[in-house]
Amino acid sequence: MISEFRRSQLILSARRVFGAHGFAHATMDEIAREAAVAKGTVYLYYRSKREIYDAAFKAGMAELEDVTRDRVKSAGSIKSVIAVFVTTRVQYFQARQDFFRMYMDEISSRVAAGAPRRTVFSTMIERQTRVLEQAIAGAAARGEIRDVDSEATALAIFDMTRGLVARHLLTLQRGDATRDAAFLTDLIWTGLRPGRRKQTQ
Amino acid sequence: MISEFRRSQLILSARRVFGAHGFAHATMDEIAREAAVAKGTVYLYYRSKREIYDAAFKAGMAELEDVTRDRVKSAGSIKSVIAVFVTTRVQYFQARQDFFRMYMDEISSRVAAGAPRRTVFSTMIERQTRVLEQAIAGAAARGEIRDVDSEATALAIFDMTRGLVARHLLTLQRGDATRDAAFLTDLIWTGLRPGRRKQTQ
Amino acid sequence: MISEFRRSQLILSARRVFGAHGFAHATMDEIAREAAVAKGTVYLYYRSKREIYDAAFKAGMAELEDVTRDRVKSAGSIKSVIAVFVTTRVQYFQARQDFFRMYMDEISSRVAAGAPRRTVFSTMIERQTRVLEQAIAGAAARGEIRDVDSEATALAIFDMTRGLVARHLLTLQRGDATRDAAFLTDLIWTGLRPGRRKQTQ
Amino acid sequence: MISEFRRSQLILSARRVFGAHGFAHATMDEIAREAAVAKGTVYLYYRSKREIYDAAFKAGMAELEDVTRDRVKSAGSIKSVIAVFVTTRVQYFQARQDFFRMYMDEISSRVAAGAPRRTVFSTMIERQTRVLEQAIAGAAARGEIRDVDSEATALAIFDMTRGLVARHLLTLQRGDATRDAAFLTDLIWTGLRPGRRKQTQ
DNA sequence: CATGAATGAGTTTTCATTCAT
DNA sequence: AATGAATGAAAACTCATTCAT
Repeated sequence: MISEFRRSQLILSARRVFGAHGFAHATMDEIAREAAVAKGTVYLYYRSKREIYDAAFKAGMAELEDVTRDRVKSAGSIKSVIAVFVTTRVQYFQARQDFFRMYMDEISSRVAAGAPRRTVFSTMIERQTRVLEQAIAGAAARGEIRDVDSEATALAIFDMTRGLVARHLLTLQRGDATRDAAFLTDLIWTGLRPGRRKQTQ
Repeated sequence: MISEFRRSQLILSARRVFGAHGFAHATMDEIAREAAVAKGTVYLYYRSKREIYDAAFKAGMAELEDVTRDRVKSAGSIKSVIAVFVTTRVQYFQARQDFFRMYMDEISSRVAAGAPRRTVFSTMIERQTRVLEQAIAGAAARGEIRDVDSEATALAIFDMTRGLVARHLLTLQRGDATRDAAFLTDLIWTGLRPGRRKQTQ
Repeated sequence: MISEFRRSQLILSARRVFGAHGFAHATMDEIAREAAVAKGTVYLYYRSKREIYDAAFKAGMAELEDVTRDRVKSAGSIKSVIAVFVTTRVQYFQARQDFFRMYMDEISSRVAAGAPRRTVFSTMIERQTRVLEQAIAGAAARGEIRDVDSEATALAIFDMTRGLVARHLLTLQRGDATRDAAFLTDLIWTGLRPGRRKQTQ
Repeated sequence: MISEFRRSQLILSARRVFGAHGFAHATMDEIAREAAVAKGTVYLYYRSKREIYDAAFKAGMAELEDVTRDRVKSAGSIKSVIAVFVTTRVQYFQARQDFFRMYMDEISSRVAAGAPRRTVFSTMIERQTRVLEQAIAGAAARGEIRDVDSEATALAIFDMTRGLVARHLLTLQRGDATRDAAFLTDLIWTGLRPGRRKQTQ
């Protein structure tokens, strides 16, 4: 349908503009220009700046979730799951840098808002770690890795991955994202694999 | 004489307001109101919104750096260094939540800007990891831990710590920050301690 | 389409407001009110206060130049040229008093600025005297008048004309502007016509 | 008296600052700084920005009037009176450029105000021409010059002189102010001296 | 008398949103 | 559906003026 085309065209423009300037400094004018429509037209599809922002963010999150789930599903061992998880996200964000900027901005504004608003977004973010968390929990149950807090572990991996991408964008390092992802995987894996004994101080 | 008291009073108000709304959405009006002075007064002490923001951010970063360095210095083993590093930062950020919000916002806006502007801030952030990085490099040299990329490892710890704090602020989880910090330390330590053999795929 | 009508309507309002208060004391609010549009609308057509001021000033200068050139062109003798020059300007300024006020303000602010900034405006002002100067130089060459510094003479006529208009505006004298213009012409003409002998001290 | 010293010290600073920036852009802060006193002190001597401006302007006008009257008084022939009038003013303004800028600004703002407010200033300005006007009227009565409108003539000389100074300030021409003054005197004198016959069209 | 920190009204400029065509 | 001109609420910043010390 024609209007469906318009919607996604607008979403793409919005991603570009929000990614480049952040929510506050993005203008509806630029989004419209980017999409080659008149400003009023944007309002035919989205009721407000917030709404098109949310739509763009949601679209990116959904895609990221799909990609992650698909790829993780086809992974075998837990070590491979972790590797795939990290690599997939790093690659996705590298390819969709605009979206990654929105993603970072979103997190920071949520932290700023301070409200634990259990919104659609919180839920989406949680679903992203769920996949990983469950894989870890399963592996721990099967004794493939030592017995760790699966949620905390999943979130740690999550955080390291995000930090990795952010740094690559900041320093404009090119190319070795994969190598860094491998490093992360190794570090985590070593931290998780079943030890000879429980380690103490 | 332009009082030092006023300056730090304003810095505190600014931290609160910038923390609550981020740079873009914070208003000078609110900073003034928060400090219980007239708007013009703020401009007597700081020439622009940017300037008071920078001052507030810089003050927080400097304090955090000092606290971290002091505490890390008094730590003994590398395991203890990591534990102290993580715990110190988690505690500091928990106590200065407004500053943490500024900190997150700063990172995300840098990512958004996309420019690897080597500013005072970049330098400050780098100095923060430097302490940890050097400790790791030293430990690796002494064989206390396995031979890892010290920078990448330090940054990973950095990222996990930040993520931890962010999550606690978002979900308003109270109290177990210390427990989570311990978990992180353990995870990392297990990932780093010298293994029986080099692990391969 | 950004209408040409709006543009000139705004120029007229701007002329009125800048004329009444000078650049510094004029407000965009008043220009908008005068044009019966919202303040934001002004910014759709002109990017800044300076820009609409320049546009208004330039428009007046261009018109004045055109009128002067046309009328002077159709004058015959040098005496007639001077008469036409003075009269035309006096009449134009009387009809466009708002513009005259801008004109005065512009000169005084240039004097205040002290910088001999060779701007579009300086050039326009110079073009205004050029016409007269060349007529005088030609007449002198042909022996119609005595041999004087044509530039200094043209500027003197220029200054007297401006002073005349200013005084009429200040004292609100009505009607005798033409008589005064005639007096000026006579004074100048007597000062210029070829004498019996070169006059010395 | 100490406070009299302060007053004139402030007047001088005011002249400098108003001359450099015009009324609107001058700040009380700068005037105070220039006079090396605190801002509040200025208000002990002058109740408002307007008041110190007026005082500074008035002081300059009074001095100019005195100088002009003294010099003109000692001149003999009407030709010499004109020469002295022009030269004196040109020299005074060249030496007191700050004041000249105030003077220009004042005229233009008066023209802008449009009101024929018969203020102290109008009176002062009139007194300045009065000297010249009376000399011309007397000379005409004695047959030294032809029978002209003495007021209009005085004002014309007035205007040319002002224009001359303004141009020198604008173009930063140095040195030939005197030569130009001589030219003006000559032009006027030729225009005024008794002719062989009444000139007609 | 002198100070200079504090005030807050006033100004320019931006931009999300509306609505007549 | 689409347009884009118009709107006006905000927000940063300035500076004359006041007043407690």
